[in-house]
Amino acid sequence: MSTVLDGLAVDQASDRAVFRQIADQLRTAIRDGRLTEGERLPSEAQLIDHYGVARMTVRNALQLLEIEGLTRAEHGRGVNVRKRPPVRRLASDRFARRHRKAGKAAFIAESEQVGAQADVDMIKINEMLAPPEIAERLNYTGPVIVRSRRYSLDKTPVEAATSYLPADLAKGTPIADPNPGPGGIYARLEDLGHTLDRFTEEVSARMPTEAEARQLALMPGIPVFRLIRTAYDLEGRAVEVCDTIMSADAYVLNYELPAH
Amino acid sequence: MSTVLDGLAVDQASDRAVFRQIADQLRTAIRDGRLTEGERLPSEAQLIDHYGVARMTVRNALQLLEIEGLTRAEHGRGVNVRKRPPVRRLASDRFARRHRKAGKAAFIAESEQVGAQADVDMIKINEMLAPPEIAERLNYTGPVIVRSRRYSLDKTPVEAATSYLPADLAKGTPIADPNPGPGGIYARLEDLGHTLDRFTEEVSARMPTEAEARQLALMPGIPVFRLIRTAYDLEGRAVEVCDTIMSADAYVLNYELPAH
DNA sequence: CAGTGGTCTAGACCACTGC
DNA sequence: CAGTGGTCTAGACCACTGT
Repeated sequence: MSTVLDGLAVDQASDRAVFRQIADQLRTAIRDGRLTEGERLPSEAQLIDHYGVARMTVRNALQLLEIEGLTRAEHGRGVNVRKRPPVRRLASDRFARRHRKAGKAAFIAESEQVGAQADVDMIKINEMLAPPEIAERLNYTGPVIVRSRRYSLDKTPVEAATSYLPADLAKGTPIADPNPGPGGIYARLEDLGHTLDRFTEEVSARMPTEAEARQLALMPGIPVFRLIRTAYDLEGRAVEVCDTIMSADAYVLNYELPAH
Repeated sequence: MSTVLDGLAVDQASDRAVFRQIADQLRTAIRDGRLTEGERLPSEAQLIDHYGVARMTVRNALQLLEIEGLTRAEHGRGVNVRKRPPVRRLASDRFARRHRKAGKAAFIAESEQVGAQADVDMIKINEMLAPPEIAERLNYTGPVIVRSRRYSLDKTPVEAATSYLPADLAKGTPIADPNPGPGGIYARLEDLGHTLDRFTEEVSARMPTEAEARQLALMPGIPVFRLIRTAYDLEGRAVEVCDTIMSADAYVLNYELPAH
C-alpha cells in the first residue's frame, strides 16, 4: 500500500529535532499537493509505526502543523489538511454612500453579491462610559451607546463587531434599537444630519484571546484581525468608533492609497 | 515566600483539562498584571510541585500561553511574559510624493521620525518570469526585475519585501541596482516618466511559514501580515507589485476610506 | 466494536544559562 | 556547578467517531 510516507525517514544524527523533521516532511507533502485540502493525514499510530518513535514525538510534530494553521485534528476522526474558508475581499469603498442607497447594511449587501448567506446574531445594545481607547478616538468622554453583534457567513461566524456612538447623539434614535432599519446605522446617522465624510481604519493582527476563539469558533493556528474604524461627519466630528475582530483566514482587506 | 501561585489550585473534577486550567490561571495573572512584561513565570519544577502534576501537563499549559503569544520561553533561563516590541504605525499617506522629496525611502524616513535605527539588508536583485500571482496584478506576463530585501528596526528584523517590476521598464536602470539612489525605486520610476498616481494594498494575516519565521526571527505565537501593494502610474499601468511579509506585532496599518 | 485523537504519568538524557 | 527548558520514551485511561 502506497502512502505519502513512502521513502520518508528521519535522520537521527541531525541537529534538527525528530518531531520537527517529521513535521517538515508532512508540511512539504501538503505544500507540494501530495496531501490535498480535506485529505486525511496518516494516523498517529501509522506515524509511530513508520518512523519508529514514541507517541509524544508524533504528537509534537502534528501540533506544529496545527499551530501553523495547516491541519485540523478532529477527535475520533483523524487529522485533515485544513480547508480554507471562502475569503471575503473587503473593498476600500465598501462604506461609500452609493452602496448604502440600496437600503442594505454593508455586510449583508456584500455577502449577497458573492452568493453567500449572511446572518447577524448576538445583537446587544448597552450604554456605558466610553472606555479610554474609544474616548480618545471619539474625542469625547461621556456616555456612549454600545452596539455589539456577530456576523456569520454560511452559518460560520466570521466577525464580531462593537460600535460606540456618543449617547447625546444616538440615544433615543433608531441607532439604539436592535434593528436600526434600512442601510444600517450609517444611514441613520445621515438621517440625523451627520453626513459622513470619511473613515479611518486601524488594522492590527494577533492570536485570539480565549473568549474570541470561542465566540468566532476559531480553530487553533488562525489569527484575528483587529480593525478599529472611526467615522467622521462633514464637520470633522468623530461620530462612531467600530471595534471589530475578524477571523483572519476569512478576509482580505483592500485599500487604496494616494500617491500625492 | 509569596508567588503568583498562592491560593491557586486545579479542580480535578472539572471537565476542563488540568493543563488548560493551569494555563487559565497563569493567563489571568498576566492579564491582571500580577505578572508584568518581562517578568519570569514560575519554573516548570515549581509548577509541578505546586499543582502536583506531571511535567508534560505543565509543559502543555506553558505551550498554550506561548502559542497565544503571551509568553516566551528561553532555554536555560526561564519563561517570561512577552515584551511587546515598539509598534510602527503605517500612515495611509506614507507613499505620498511629498514624503519622497526629502530623498529618503519610506521605511528609513518613517523610522527616523520615531527615533529608531533602520537597517536594510539581504538585498538581492534577480530577473525571472512573473509568477502568476504577480503577472495578474501587473497585467503583464513577461520577465520581471525582482528586488528582495529585509528591513530591521533597532536591529530586530520586522519586514521582508519583494518588489516585481516589468523588465522592459526597469532593466538597465538604477531600479535594477542594489542601491537605487535617493527616494528609492518610486523616485526612480518617476524619473523614468512613470509618474505615480495611486497604490492598492491587499492585506491578509496568517501564521508564518518556517522560512518566514526564520527570516524575521519570529517568536512562536506571532502572526504575520501579508501586504501586496500595486503601484499605478498616471496612465493606469501597474508598474510595480510589492509583496511584503511583516511581523504582525510590530505594525498597525492605518488607512483612510472615502464616504462618497 | 475498533480506530481515532485527548489527556496524563513517571521517568530519562540533553543543551543552554548564570553563578 | 545547579537550575532551566528541549526532547524523547513507554506506558495508561479516556472520549469521540464510524461501522
